[in-house]
Amino acid sequence: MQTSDKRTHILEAALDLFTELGFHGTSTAAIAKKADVAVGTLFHYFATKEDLINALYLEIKIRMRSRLTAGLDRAGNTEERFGCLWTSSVRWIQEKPREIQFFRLFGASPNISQATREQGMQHFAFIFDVIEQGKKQGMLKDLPTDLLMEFMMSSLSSTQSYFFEHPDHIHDPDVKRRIFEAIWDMIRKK
Amino acid sequence: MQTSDKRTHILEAALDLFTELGFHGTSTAAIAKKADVAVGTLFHYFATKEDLINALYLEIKIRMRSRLTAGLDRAGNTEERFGCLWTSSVRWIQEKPREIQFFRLFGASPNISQATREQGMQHFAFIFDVIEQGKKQGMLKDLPTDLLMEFMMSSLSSTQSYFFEHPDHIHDPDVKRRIFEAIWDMIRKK
Amino acid sequence: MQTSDKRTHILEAALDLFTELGFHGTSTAAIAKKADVAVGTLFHYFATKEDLINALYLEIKIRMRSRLTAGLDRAGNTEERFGCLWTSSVRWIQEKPREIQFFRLFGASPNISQATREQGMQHFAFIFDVIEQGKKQGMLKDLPTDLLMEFMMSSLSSTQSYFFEHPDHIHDPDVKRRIFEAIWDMIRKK
Amino acid sequence: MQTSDKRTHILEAALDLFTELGFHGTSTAAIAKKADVAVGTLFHYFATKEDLINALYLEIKIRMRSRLTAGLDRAGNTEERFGCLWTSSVRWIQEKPREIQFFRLFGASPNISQATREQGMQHFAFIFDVIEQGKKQGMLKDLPTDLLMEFMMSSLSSTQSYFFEHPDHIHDPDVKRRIFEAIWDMIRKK
DNA sequence: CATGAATGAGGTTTCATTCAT
DNA sequence: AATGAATGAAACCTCATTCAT
Repeated sequence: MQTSDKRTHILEAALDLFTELGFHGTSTAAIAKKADVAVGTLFHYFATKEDLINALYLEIKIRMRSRLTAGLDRAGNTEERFGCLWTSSVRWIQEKPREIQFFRLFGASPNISQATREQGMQHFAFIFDVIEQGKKQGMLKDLPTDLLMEFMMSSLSSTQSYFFEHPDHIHDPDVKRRIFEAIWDMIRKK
Repeated sequence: MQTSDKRTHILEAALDLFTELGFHGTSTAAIAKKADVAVGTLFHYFATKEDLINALYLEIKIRMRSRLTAGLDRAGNTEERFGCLWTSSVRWIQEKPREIQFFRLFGASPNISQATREQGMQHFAFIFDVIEQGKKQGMLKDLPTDLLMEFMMSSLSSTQSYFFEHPDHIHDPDVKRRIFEAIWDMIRKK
Repeated sequence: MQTSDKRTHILEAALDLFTELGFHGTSTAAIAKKADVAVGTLFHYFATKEDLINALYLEIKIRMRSRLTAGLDRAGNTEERFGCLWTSSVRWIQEKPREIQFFRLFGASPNISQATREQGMQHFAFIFDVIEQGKKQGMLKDLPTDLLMEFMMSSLSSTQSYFFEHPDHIHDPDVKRRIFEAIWDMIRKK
Repeated sequence: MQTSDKRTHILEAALDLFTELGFHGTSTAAIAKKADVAVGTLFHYFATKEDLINALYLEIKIRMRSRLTAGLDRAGNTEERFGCLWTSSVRWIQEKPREIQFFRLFGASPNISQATREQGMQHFAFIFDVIEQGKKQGMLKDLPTDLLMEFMMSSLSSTQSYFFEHPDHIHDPDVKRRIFEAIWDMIRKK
């Protein structure tokens, strides 16, 4: 096992256990064991258990960002760009359900510091640009940008929750289209 | 202090502390102290800390239900009924922010048992009725009922987040109307 | 249930639970529940849990005494009298195994006070008399009386253990005779 | 203090306290303190308080076995061999009274598991051989082997109890000889 | 006499973190 | 960089006992 592997193994084990058992339900010893690493090693890479979960939070935010931005600049108008974001996030649900569950559990948790939360937010600044542009082009409702942002993010997480509960619907293109249209109806200008 | 008071005091103290510090961040000793009750008394009413949070979850679900259903039958068509629900829940946000925060924190938590979750769901069967009826009357989109439910619930929490950041807007009827319209656009049949 | 019944019910429940789970393994609440009595009632009859087990100890010593002394005065010489004691105690093993187990568990336990132990001893003074008399008549070995007592008591518990493992032998008069002879050989003067 | 020392210190402290105060009368904190070790260390070596007492039980059984077998093969006939066992066990009383007391207290205790008890029994299989040989040589009564085993073991423990209560007699060779003769009379063929 | 809700000290066990190797 | 034995504070929960009814 290479050196930098260990850090990754620890993060991966932590993701598994935190989503399954919660933050305090998971001991650092359990994480170390699952990562096949000594406890001391865990504390070599992360000074604190809190540090570990905060690092994990950012790590997943970054992974999410690179998924969402992939192919985004090839999309033309705002509807297509928002559709691209939405499609990417649905694909994320299929491929990395644990990462979704992680945000469902720790999105509002006091274990994630305010600083981390703000840092995570910065990785999503690009969505503000999409919205501002949409409003300028007259495609989005004339609502405050941060409210539209809220709407977009929360509709993504509704979609995620729904597919999380109904994994069988995830490959039905008709359902997917109708879900997207509903969300789009919420923010588009009529 | 009357006998049944103690149970209520414990639940209230638990609500405060769980929302502030999380489940494991709150000790049973701290709850008992805040409730002005001996630790043993806490365990007299709730066999387990997990039992306590599950009882609390149900308690708040029930409170929420009675708020949401108040005046609901006086509303006419589906738009009015959903408007009534939305207005009630905005009022809930203002009056009982801790209860909202509780669900944000523990809605997906492994500390709430599946059995409790299902029991809690039953108290909201009436919303399913509202949705089903709306779909029959052709006022709501032809989407799965629980997806519409997700949309409604998550749009509520977006609303909360927004009003939390902009408390000055909470009494502006124009903003409120436009927000409601956007949400309504998401679920109404065009 | 009559008043004095409750005391008896409590003692009986305590006997069951103490022998099964040990002194500290048994809670006063559990005893009260098994006795079908309120906790307060238990403490009405026995000021303390220690008081309860001490009372139980004496109670069983007394029951044991009346079993052992039954028919004892009709026996002639020391061998017959010791035989009578041995037969009675084999019958005791069959009929009240929990009482035997109680002494196996608490005979040396620090939960029984020295005072109680001495009081219990007094109920068995008659065995000392049997032994003293046997020594005077030259039928028993010239060993310290309390050693002979030890031998007699421990040979009883060996007998018990053996019959517990081989319940089919318990009604075989030949086996019983040979066991008694061996024990008698130990203490008789040659 | 060396690493393996700590385990031993804990066992030794546990032996002292359990025999003095009983199982539940002794807290793990007290054991750790007496062993000059942190509580966590105790639980590092023994997962459970029950594990600890079971380990202690086996440890003492093993120590007892090596005492009893010492010099056993140099003894000639069965009387000498049994005498050797008896003498060793009397010496054990003088040297390790706490270990004797431990078995007096916990020999029948529900805190010792059946599995542990059986494992402990295996260390005493060699006594069966002594008995079988004695029966073949016509020196022992024609009683079931396991009954003779019971008799031998319980007479050893009677002896121990007696000397435990009368430590002053332990150096009187005359008393010792007469006690041994009595026990030998019980099992020898006449 | 009888009840059982209420108490809070104290018990066992867990676990994040350290540090000598 | 990596290890894992050692730590001890603190957590959850139990339970003997009291007392107002």
